[in-house]
Amino acid sequence: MSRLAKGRLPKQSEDFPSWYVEVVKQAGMAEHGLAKGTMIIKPHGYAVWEYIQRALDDRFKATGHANVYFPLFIPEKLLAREAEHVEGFAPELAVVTHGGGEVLEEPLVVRPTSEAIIWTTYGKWMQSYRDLPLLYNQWANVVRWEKRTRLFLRTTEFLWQEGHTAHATLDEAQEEVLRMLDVYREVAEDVCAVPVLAGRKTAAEKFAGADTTFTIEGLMRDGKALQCGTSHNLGQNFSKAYDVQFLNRDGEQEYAWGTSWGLSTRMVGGVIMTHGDDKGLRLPPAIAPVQVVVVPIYKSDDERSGILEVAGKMRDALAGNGVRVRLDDRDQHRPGFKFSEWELKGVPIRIEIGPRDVASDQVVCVDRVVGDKRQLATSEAIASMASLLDGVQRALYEQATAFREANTHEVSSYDDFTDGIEEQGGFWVGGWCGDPACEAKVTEDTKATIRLLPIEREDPGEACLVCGKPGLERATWGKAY
RNA sequence: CGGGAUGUGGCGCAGCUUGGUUAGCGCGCGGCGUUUGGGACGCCGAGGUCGCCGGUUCGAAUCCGGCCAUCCCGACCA
Repeated sequence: MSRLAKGRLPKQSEDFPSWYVEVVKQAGMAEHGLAKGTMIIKPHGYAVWEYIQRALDDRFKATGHANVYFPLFIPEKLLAREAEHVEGFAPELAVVTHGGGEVLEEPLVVRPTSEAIIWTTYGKWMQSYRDLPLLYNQWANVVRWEKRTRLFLRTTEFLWQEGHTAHATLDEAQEEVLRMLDVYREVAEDVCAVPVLAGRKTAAEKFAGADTTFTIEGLMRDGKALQCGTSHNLGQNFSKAYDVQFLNRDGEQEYAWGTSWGLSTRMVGGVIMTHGDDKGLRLPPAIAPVQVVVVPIYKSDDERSGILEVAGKMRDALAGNGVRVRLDDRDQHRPGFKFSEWELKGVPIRIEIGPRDVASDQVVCVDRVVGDKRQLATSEAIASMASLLDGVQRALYEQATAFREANTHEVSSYDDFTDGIEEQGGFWVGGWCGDPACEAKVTEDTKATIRLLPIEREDPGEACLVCGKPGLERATWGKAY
């Protein structure tokens, strides 16, 4: 809000970071907490998260998972058992050393993720292959002491779900990993209208403790990539670290095969940066807390009561059809103010009802995505609202997809690549020899990273973009949040 | 961790260089009235230990010292 005219946002194209922060605040999504890097999620932001939660949770249940809850605190020693895991997370742990006014004998770590506590417990829950698979998820908060934080995108404490499963075979585990990756893809694309690429992380980018990490990656409107969700094949790393064995069909003790997968409140940031424009948020109807706002327009008190009555009927009719509708009957604001405010908050469709409309039994209907104003008969507005909302949902997805396609480039020359990614951002696809040194060189030269590789390795059919040796993988590079 | 800022009613800021009596302004908030088809206006009103601690001084938002906290950029980041 500082240095800005009243109620104005910075232009997205001129200062994306400022635009983002101001949209988050002005739209009432979130604000900074008192401790560094923490976030207060406000009603509008939390409601969006709740719709994402519900979409995920329904799919988790439909794929055979149940919810559980594990404790926030983890004995420090427990975390240390998986070497790569502890090394990966050690720098960003919050550790509790005091409790009840006394120094704790053993410090407690505030979970940065729950593999340690869950795998310790899973050992008690399985005896034989008949107990498997264990298919559990938890909705929780986790804490990672990041140096650099941003509302929704990287906060010290964040909300997420973490699925943790144990299987009798590697094949089953791998199937699970890809099944949940696809759930993420579906929720991102069909619910959040955020087109994503699904793929596999390089060794350098994978989760600390996983054999393989899979990811969905979106492309934000500033040309930077956002990792929206990850699904990990843990192999037997955690079962070995926490000694989790079961008796297999052949009567032998075997370490269980694990997966974990998570999607966080970061996704809300992804929605904001994928769809938002200079006027503010544009929320996909599937996750919009308010899908339709009805704004009454009147000049006198006499008009007011009549208009509000008609507007109230419109609200009731839409609500009766299952539409999330709000009648903005605040008398202290004029229509123009309300228009701007609801646009800022990203409401997909606005209905205006004034004296002229009442006289002719129609309403003005304005679409947040295309922005066109049209007059509809009252009955038609009610009857067609579901399809109008579908249209907005589809239009957002199509616009975002078109943006990503326009900003995805096949490249074979290293100079074209480094110049291009510097100037335009976006996804750059080319060959990679598989050598971590080449991967690191790109990051050093451009700050870009390999966002993903195909789920199954593909022959790129061309040389490594960096060193010119035969390509082993088809890599997608990008600068990321 | 490096660099740059900031801390003054709910929010955004000014005042500090050059110390001085009731610490201002805009927005917002409450009341009344006029307004209402793209961010209305008038009048009245409420609201502040000037981040914290100490020092200098007759007197500190202002000068000095220390501390704390947050934000931004970067490095780091499953």
